[in-house]
This record gives sequence, C-alpha cells and structure tokens, in this order.
Amino acid sequence: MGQGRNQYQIIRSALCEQIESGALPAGTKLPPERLLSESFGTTRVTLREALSSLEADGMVYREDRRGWFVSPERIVYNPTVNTNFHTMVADQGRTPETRLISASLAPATTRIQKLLQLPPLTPVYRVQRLRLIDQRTVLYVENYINPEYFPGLLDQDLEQSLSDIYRTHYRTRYSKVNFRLYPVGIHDEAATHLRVTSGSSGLLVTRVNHDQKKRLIDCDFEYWRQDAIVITAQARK
Amino acid sequence: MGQGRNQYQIIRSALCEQIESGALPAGTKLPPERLLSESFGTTRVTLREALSSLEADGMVYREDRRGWFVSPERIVYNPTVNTNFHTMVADQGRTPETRLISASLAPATTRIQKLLQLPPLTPVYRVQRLRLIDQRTVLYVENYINPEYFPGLLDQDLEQSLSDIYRTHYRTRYSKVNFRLYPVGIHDEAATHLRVTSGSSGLLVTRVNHDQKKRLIDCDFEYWRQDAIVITAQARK
DNA sequence: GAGTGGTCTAGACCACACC
DNA sequence: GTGTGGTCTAGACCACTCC
Repeated sequence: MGQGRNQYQIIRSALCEQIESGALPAGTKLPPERLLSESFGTTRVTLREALSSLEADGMVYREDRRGWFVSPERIVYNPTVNTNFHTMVADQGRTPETRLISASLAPATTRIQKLLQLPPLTPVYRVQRLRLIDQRTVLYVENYINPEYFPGLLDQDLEQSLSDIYRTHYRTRYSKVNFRLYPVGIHDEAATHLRVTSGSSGLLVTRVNHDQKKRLIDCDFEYWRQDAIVITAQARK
Repeated sequence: MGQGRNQYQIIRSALCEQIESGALPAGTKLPPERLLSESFGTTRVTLREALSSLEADGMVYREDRRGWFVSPERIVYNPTVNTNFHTMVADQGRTPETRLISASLAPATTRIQKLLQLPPLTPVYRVQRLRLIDQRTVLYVENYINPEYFPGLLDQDLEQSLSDIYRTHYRTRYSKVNFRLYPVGIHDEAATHLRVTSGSSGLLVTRVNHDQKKRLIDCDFEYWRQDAIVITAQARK
C-alpha cells in the first residue's frame, strides 16, 4: 500500500519525492500535462489521477485552465483568537493582500435574515472580497453586515481589515464569535474568484459575530482553498 | 454556471435534485456505475466525474469497491467542549459504536515522542479504534498514551470512551486540549479501515491533551470521513 | 493563433465483494 | 463465479490563457 503498485500511485510518489526533496519549490508551475504524461509513459487521464490525489493532500494545487503548481506551506489559522487576516498572515512571515470585489446595500436573503435575526427584507451591507497570501488567491469572503451599527461603512477603505474599521471608526470590536467549519465543494462565484475548478474541495468557514455589547453585528462566509490552512484552537475546562 | 452546460454538471444536478427531494434517502446505495452511465447516455468516466463532484460536496460517499451511497446528515462536532464521541453522537439522536482494532505497548516514534515530550524510545500505549455512526464508519483514531499515568490501561474495555476510563479508573480528566485540523488525503491504514479509496480527501484532527494537573497525558490522530462532520466552536474575548 | 487544461468517448483488464 | 468498482488506454474537441 502507500506508494503502491498502481500506475498513478507510482507517479504520485515520484512527484511527491521531487517536491519534498526541494527540487520543485513551492509555487513552481509543473510542466504541461501532455508532457508529464509522456515522461511517465502514461496517458493524461492517469496522470491527472495522480495529480488529483496530490491535490487532496495539499501538495499541489491548480489554477483553473492555468496549470498545476506546487503548494506553499499552510497558514495556521486560529479562529478563536480575534486577530485579523493581515496580522495573522504577516505574523507568519507571509505577505497578505485583500482585494475588494464589490460592496453594496441590498435586502437580506432569508438565510442572512435568519442568521442576523433581522425582520424580512431589511437591507444589509454585502461585501465581497478576495484574499491572497504571497500573491496566491486563498480565500473568498462574503460579509453581511447590519448597517444600523455602521452608518457610512461603504465609504471606508474596504481593502483593510473590517475589524480595524469597526474599531477605529465605530468603537466596536468582535467579542463573541460562533464559527462553523464545513468541508465542501467550491462552486460558482467562489470558484471563479479563487480560480478553482468548480466543485473542487475546499473549506467553508462561517462566522456569526457579536460585539462587546452583545449585539449581533455581522456574519461571514469564508471559502478557503483547501490546502491553504491548518486550523488550530485550544480548549480549557 | 452552477448547474452548468457540461455533461457531468447536468448529471450532478439531476442526482442532486433526486437526493434533496427525498427520492434517494440517506444511506441508499446508488445503482451500478455502468447502469447509471447508460441512463444518462454517457460513459463511466463522465459519470464518475459527476459523482466525485457530489462527493466533494458531501452529498454522496463511496465505500471502496462497494459502490456509492447517499450521505447521511453531518454530525456537529465541537472539539472545544470536552464531551466524548458516544455522548456527542447519542445527543444528536444517532447511534454510535466503537470497535477496537488493536492496543499495545510500543516504543514511541520520533513524532509521538516529541508531541508527548518523552525521552527517546519511551514505550507508549498505542490504541487504534474505528468509530461508526448508524453503522457507517466515519472515524479512524489512533491514540498514543503516556503509560506512566495509566498503569494497566490495556486491561480495560477499550471500546468505551477513553475519557470515561480515565475518569472512573484513574481520577484523571481532560483539561487543556490543543487541537489542529487539516484537510488531507486519507491513505493506508486509515483508508483501509474507513473503507475509503486511498487518497480521497478527509479531515485529520490531531489533539494533544493535558489533564487537570497539567500533565501531558495523551495525543490522538482522528481521521474523519470528510462528509461526516461540521465543526463548530465559540470564541469569547 | 498556438498551446493548455477541461471535458468526453468507447472501449479494456483486474481485483475484490458478494453470492 | 459473477458483477462491480478501480484503473488504464488512446484517442478527440472545445474554451480559455497567453503570446
């Protein structure tokens, strides 16, 4: 087992070994599939089987229609600590970046309305952003924010950390955070923005956030590239 | 996008709709791939593409060489709450079961030795178990336990919850727990026991556990079927 | 426009599950 | 032993990326 007798597992081990030895450093683009499959004396289908298996392990990743790349190290994400994306990434010696996709005021969908405990059709801020580590897209986030507590939010620079904006402009900070973590397939908008092929597996982190006055201020949906993070937390009793 | 113009996405939607409508209840075995591919007027390769995509979403799962099944609901797992597997599952109206695979005393590997902060080659208890929900294998666990604190542990009934044994026989309970959560590919032993095809994606939860006296008592590696759980936690500040 | 990845076809053999 | 899923071949076309 393990390195196996199957064709694709042999290819798997070969690539794996090259990556671990450092011959293929993080971020390297692999040769075209047709070329690789020839090198291994096999077909593209089998080669892709091997690559998909490495992808599940987080050793390689793909960008839709661009090719295969060697995965960088995972970022350690502790959702129980109230730090923000930029601080977290910078603290680990990596380079964070946030890109605003859109921000608008619109009626809450049923789901959002329920999560934020709002009356039907209340307008909420919807902010869509993309987050990168060392130039690689790792996270697509949608925030839904109760506008009552943050008048004029859309005029702020939304490529900053939201928690920074809350703190400096609204004297509000996250206090109680409920989060959930689903392994899911990534589709549609999230897939497009992350440059992931639709349906590939990822991690959905949803958060419902209260402030220091116990007000329900916002919720978010974070779609992470599956190989970008390891989640950590601590419990005491 | 979404339900898409591709063949496999059309099949995806069709199956998805059947499942959500309740026509295919949780646990149902799907018809053989050859039959299904004929029904959809396509080849097995394309059908499997569709099924794999549904698998990533946690809507169907497979048992190695046995076929495809409709996934049951996910169990909500809160690792920051010190409950045990049996209580957690039963509280959600499901039926838990634990099967002992093996239990023995053996020298710690380098990795375990480091995690448990032991001198080289210290013997540790190694317990391998399989856990089921409603007869479905969802979790393969390896525990590594410092034997100093639990003399005679191997004589206990290890199909019970370990935390129960610790509490009733050793007056010891979990106090501080550090855990980490990796999306990974499942291989080798874990794959075999979970009846998962080697390399399919899953969730690895590792825990390092201290007792009420702050002693480092054990650590474990939990390999979860990717569609079996949703993880939840709460943070306060 | 060339090349690449995404998708798809129409077969095949083998090993294992189940009868 | 039969049938199934797991693996593999040798092609093909299309849509997109990148030049």
